[in-house]
Amino acid sequence: MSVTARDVARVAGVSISTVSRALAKPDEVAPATRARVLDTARGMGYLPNPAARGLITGRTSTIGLIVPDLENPFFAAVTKGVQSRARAAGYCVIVADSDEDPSQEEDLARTMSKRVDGIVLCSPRAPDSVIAQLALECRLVLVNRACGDIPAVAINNLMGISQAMGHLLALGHRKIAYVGGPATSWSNTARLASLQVVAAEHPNLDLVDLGSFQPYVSGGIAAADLVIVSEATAVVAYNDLVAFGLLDRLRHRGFRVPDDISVVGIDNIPMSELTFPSLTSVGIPLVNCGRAGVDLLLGFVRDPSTPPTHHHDLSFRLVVRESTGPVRASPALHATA
Amino acid sequence: MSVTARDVARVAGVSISTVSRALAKPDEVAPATRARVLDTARGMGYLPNPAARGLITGRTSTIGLIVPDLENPFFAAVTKGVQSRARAAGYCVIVADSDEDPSQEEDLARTMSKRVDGIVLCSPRAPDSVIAQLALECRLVLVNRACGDIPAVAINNLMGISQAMGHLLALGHRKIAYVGGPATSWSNTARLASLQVVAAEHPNLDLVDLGSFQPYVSGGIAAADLVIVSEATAVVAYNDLVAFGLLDRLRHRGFRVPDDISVVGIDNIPMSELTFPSLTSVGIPLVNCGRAGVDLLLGFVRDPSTPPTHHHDLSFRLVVRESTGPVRASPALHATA
DNA sequence: CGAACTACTGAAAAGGTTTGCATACTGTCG
DNA sequence: CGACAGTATGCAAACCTTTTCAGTAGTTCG
Repeated sequence: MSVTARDVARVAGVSISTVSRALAKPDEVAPATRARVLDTARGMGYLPNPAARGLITGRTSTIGLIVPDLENPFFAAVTKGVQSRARAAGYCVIVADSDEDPSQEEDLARTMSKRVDGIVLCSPRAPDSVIAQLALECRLVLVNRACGDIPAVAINNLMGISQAMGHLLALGHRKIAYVGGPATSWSNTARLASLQVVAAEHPNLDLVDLGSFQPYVSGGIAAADLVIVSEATAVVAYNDLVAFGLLDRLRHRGFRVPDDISVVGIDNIPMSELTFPSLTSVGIPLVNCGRAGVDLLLGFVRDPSTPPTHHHDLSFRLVVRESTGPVRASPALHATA
Repeated sequence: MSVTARDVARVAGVSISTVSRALAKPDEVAPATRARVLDTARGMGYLPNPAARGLITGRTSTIGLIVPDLENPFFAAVTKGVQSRARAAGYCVIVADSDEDPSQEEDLARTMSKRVDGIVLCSPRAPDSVIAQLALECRLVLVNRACGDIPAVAINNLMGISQAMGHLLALGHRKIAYVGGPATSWSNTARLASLQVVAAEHPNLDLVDLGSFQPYVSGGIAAADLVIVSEATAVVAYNDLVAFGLLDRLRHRGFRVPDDISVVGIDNIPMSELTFPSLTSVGIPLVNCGRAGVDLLLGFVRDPSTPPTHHHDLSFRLVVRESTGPVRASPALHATA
C-alpha cells in the first residue's frame, strides 16, 4: 500500500535506522549515504507515518484551535493567523467550532487533547474553573481571555476603548450607551469595565449600560430601540456585527447616523468599511493575535520549562469613518414613535 | 505521564485485550467485566492513544479540509458545515488555508494526507491535472468544483444564474455586465458559461463580459468604472464581496443603485442584508455543501467499494433586495466624468 | 458421566518509526 | 606496527493499541 522506511532502506541498501537518521539528523550520517537515501526516498515518494512517529516521540506536530463561531469574521481572522503561523512552523491545525456553547468547549478540548501537542483556546465562554481544569489536562494557551496563570494573548481593551471614548468626547457626546455582548464573554466584561474606567475619569459623562445581547447583527437590531429610548447621543457596540445591526435598525426607525446618533463598533472587520454609513471602529490586530497564540504555544511545546508568559498585544487603532459625528446642539429628534 | 490501557487493565484486574474489547466491542465481553472495565477507565480518565490506534487500524478519525481563504465568508460557511458534520460523526477536522495559491493546495494536501482518512478540497484553484494526481494519492472529495470522476458536491450555477437573469429581464434590463472572478476559478468559468447559456436563449439580451477581478471587495472597486463605461443597466458580480465593492465605488462615483444601475451578487452572505442599498443575491446553501462533502467522504471512507458519487445540491434561491430595480426609460446618466 | 459446544478471556504479534547501544571500520598517533 | 579515538551504521527495544488465535471453564446434551 504505502511506502515505508523499510522499503526505502531496502532499495537504498541501508538499514531502517539510517533512513530515519538521514531524514531527521543530517549530521549523524555520512554525506554520501545521506544523499543516496534522500534521493531514494524522494523517488519513491516516501513520507514518514505520523502515527508511528507520534507513538514514539509523543509529539504530533499538530495543534488544536477552538473558537466559538467560525463564521464570525473576528474568529475567522484569528483562525487565519493561527493556521498560517502553524503551517510555517510545520504544524497542522485541528479546528473546532463550539457554536458559542460553553459545554462544547470542554468536550472538544478533551476530544482533541490526545491528537495535538497543545490547544489554542480563543475567547472561551466557559467559566474559569473549567478552563483551569482543562489546563491541567493539556497544554493550553488562551487568546482574548485571561484565567489565572495560564499563558494568554490578552487584548488590552482599555486602550482601544479609551481611544474611542476620547473621540466621542471630543465630538461633544456626554451621554453614551453601551450595547453589550454575551454576559459570559470575557471581552464583554473587559470592555464594560474599560468603559467604566473612562467614565470615572470624566464626571460629566453619563454611561448607559443597555445590557447583554447576542454578538450578532440580530443583537444590534434587538438593541437599537433601547438606544433610542435611552436618549444617548452616541453608542458603543460590543462588536462590529452588533453595530451593523444598530445601523440597520436605526435607519429603518428613521434615525440618521451620525446626525442623530453616533455609532462605534469594535473589531474593525473588513466589512465595516462598506456599510452605509461606513463604521467607525476600534481595530484589533486579530491575525496577529492568532499568530501570537501559536508562538506562545510552540515556545511552550518545544521547551516545557519556559515560564508561562502573558502576551499583551497592544497595537490598537481607532479607525474613524462616517458613523460618528459631532453631537447636535438640540437633543436627538424622536423621528418616529 | 498519561494513563494507558495497561494501567486500566492492571487496576481492573483484566488483560489489555479485555480493556480494548470492553471499549470497542461491547458484546464480546461479559457484561460484568465490561461494566468494571468501563468504570475503571472512566475513573482513571483513560482515553485511547489515537496514534497507537491509527498505527494498527490505518484510520485516523480525522479528515482534512482545504479552502482558499478562511476569512472569505463563503469558505467560512463551508468550513462550519464540514466541521459540524465531521464532529457529529466522531471525526476531527484539520483545516488548511491555501491563501488562494494553487501550488499551496498541492503541498497542503500532501502534508496532511497521512494524518487524515480523506480530504475535502473546496473550490481548488489548481488545474485538473494536479487534482487528478492528488486523487490518486489520497481519498479526495471536491466541493464547488468538478474534475473527472472524482466525487464532488457541485453547485449548479445555471439554476441560480437563470433565476437572477430572469429577474433582471423582468425588470427590463437588456444590457447586462458580468464582473468575473479569478480566471482559474472553476465557479467563475461555470458562472460565465451559465450566463452565456441564458444569453443564447434571449437574442435581444446583450451580455458584456468585463473580465477577471480579485474575488474581494477590492475587485469590485476596480471593476466599477468599467461597468459605468460599458453602459450596462445591470451588473452581475462574481460574488457578494465583489458586489459590495461595486456598490461602494458606484456610490462614490455618484451613481445610484438601483436607479442608475442594478447590482446582483452571488452567495448571499449574511452581510448582503446590511449594505446600503441591501444586495440582491443568489443564495447558495453553503453550510449544506460542507455537510454534503463530509457525507460523501465518509461514505467513501467507511465503504471503499462505494462507487464515486456526484452530489448536486440544488436548493438555490434568489433573494431580491434593494439593489435591483426596473431599468430607467432613458439610458443611465453619466453623473460624473 | 463424558464429550462437544459456547462464551470469555489472555497471550502474542503486528503496525512503522525513533533511539540507545553495540559493532565495525577508518584513520591517527605513539 | 599496534592500539586507540572517532565515525558511520546496524540491531533491537520501545511506544500503545487492535486483533487473531488459542485456551479455559462452564454448560448442555447424549
